[in-house]
Amino acid sequence: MTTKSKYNILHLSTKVCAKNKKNPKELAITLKDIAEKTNCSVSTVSRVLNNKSKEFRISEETERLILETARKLNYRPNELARGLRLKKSHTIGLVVPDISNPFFAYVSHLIQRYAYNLGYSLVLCNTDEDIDLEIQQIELLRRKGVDGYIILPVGTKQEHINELLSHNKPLVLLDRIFHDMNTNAVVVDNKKGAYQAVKHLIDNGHKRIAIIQGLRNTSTNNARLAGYLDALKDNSIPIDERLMVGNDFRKENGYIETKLLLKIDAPPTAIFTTSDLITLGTLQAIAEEGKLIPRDVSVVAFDDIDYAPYLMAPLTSVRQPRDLMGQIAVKLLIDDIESRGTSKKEKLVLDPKLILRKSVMNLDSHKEEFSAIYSGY
Amino acid sequence: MTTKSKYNILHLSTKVCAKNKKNPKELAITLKDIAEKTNCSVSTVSRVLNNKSKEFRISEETERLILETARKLNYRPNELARGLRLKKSHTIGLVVPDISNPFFAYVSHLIQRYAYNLGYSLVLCNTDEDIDLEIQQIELLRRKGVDGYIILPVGTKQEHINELLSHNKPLVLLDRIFHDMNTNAVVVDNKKGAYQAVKHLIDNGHKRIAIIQGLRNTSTNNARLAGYLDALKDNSIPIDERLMVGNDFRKENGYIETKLLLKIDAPPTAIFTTSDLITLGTLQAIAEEGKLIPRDVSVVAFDDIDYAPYLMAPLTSVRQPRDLMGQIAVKLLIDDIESRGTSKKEKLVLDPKLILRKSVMNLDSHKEEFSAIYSGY
DNA sequence: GAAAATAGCACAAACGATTGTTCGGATTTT
DNA sequence: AAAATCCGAACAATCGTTTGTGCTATTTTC
Repeated sequence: MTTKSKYNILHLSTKVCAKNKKNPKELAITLKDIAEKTNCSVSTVSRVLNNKSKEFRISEETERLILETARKLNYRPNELARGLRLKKSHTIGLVVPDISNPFFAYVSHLIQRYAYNLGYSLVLCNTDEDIDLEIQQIELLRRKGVDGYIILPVGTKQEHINELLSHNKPLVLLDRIFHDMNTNAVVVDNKKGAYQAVKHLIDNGHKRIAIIQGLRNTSTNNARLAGYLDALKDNSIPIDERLMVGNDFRKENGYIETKLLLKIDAPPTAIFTTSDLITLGTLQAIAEEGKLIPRDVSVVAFDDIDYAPYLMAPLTSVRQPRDLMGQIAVKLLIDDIESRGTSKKEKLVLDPKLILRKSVMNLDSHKEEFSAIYSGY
Repeated sequence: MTTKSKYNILHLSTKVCAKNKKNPKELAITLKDIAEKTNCSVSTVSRVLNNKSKEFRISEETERLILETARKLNYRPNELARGLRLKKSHTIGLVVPDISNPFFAYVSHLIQRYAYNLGYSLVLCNTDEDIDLEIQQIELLRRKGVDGYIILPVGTKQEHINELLSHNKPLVLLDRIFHDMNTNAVVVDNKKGAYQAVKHLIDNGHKRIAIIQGLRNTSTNNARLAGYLDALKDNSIPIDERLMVGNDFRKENGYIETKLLLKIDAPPTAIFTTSDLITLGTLQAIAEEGKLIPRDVSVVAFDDIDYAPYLMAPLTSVRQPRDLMGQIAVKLLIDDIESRGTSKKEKLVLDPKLILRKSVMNLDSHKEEFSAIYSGY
């Protein structure tokens, strides 16, 4: 046994050497190597390593020998070859606007974890809210043969996504949605969330309420705007176009628009910011103007990020069920992948929740709202 | 011309139909399809599509026909097949502890963007600071045939990374490092950063300074701890073991350790938190105890995240050159990949910078430090 | 004791690309 | 008119797997 083992090791290193001679860089162990070493055919080796010994009546002796050799050579299947053959890459493409946005980062983390647990890797693409980049990256993912897509679309075009659908590619839309598209989707009820936020401001006596919008004509923005408008309408508050500003989900947008809002004739007493990054800009602008939240201006935000409770003013904001969203997205997608189209398309709309903190002042009582601080934590 | 075009279109759709008959799910266009359609051989088609018409003297006529047909059929190269043949996947593996950590998220975003611009996609892996997960995921990346790795290692084991190196895999270590490993690496000078932070506290009259550490025995933590100790030593401040707490980079760690710190006999007047997430927990704990920053306790943080200026107390913190780090990491890696080992291994240590805000109180003058607020913005 | 069954495995064709070599014929050269 | 040249492309091997089929002993069956 000892001598045999020794012999094997010697033989092994000779072999590796030979490989390295041909190409000093690397050269991985393949089925063929194992086959040659065990005097079996490649097919037998493959079947053994795929646990099909019984099915193809491979003798236990052969099986042991092959398994042993594979282990000793440190065999590592080539997933590219496997993917080519099986038309399956065990990879899903994740397309997000911007992974450095904490909301997306959080959801991405969840997605990666769930996907990994189910045997899938993630190829990450940022679109930077650029629709052309989105189109390009999806094209690339397609060439790479990903098994499915989780897309948080920019939202300004949708033909490329329809293209995927028409080719029966498993796909889940997340966070943002196209209403007329028959696909899996997971979103929060943005309209409801916005309504709650604005209603809360109204209940606290605010009448001049500004909204800083994100990218126009995206489903998210449309819905949040609709919630804002509905809340005003239901409470007979006139709509003032000058208070409906913004067109980008980023920080700079929040900063600039807030600066401008604070300078108009009758400035708003409250601002509804439609994303966490916008909120950051808003906070910066308010601080720069020497004003305090909520004393001088109240703020309700969308996206309840981890930092919300610890900001200058603990933020009252609309929380999305982030954990659920990621988990459901992966589940829908993988069901879709593994059932190859037989699964029904599901459109899930989750409920948002308004988290009360200390960024809203009650104008009627001239006191800050009372709220359980850190209620979410 | 018109009729010919029409004919082509009809012919085309028939073809697609035929494909769909065989397998209703999908079936992509391949070189073979183009070859059949143009009555050329697969090799000719391949060469034309790879811009090698001149080199292999393919007639302009044939070239045009093939290009046209490829466009019309919407040909999309199969990167799996190409990767198998060329032994190159144009993919790099990014291994981070936790993408939902804003620092990592930011760096990841940069990495993805640079990599994409250079023609590489990113496979994202979270290790959740679990060394076994890290080992598993790197193993998986290897099977997937990624061309290189950018790794922010957990840091508690390194054999698996040595394994990669010994097989000549292109690799860049980021943020965390193994000192005795001959590899590309990009890190910030953690010791220097920590020293600056603690020195700043000392300069403001603090003597009881706590450090909340991250994961022990990681290069990052060791260096930050060393900086802390050096600063104390250089200023003849005795070391108190009870003030050196913590063992995890996460929020919960910051929360718990701060709670405990505030309850000991002679509580610290200042806390140096070694990561942004730890800081969050610290803020929460301080708020819960009804204390104010910097009045009751001063805080200096590591990792200058986007939110730092807008927190309850605008944070004085050590900023890492995030943009540089991402950019350099990608450049080093891709140089390594494309030169296949001939490029020298570089170990880059970047300078941190202490950003002064308002979370430190000057104990001597009993006034808050003066600092340009939002100086970093 | 011959036919049939079974055990144990090998052969070879895919998957979709790339690439070194070959090959047929038109043109030019000798 | 034969040989050489060159043009334009086809052939076939290859990358590492998976998998349908085929083949040869040995064993079972009647």
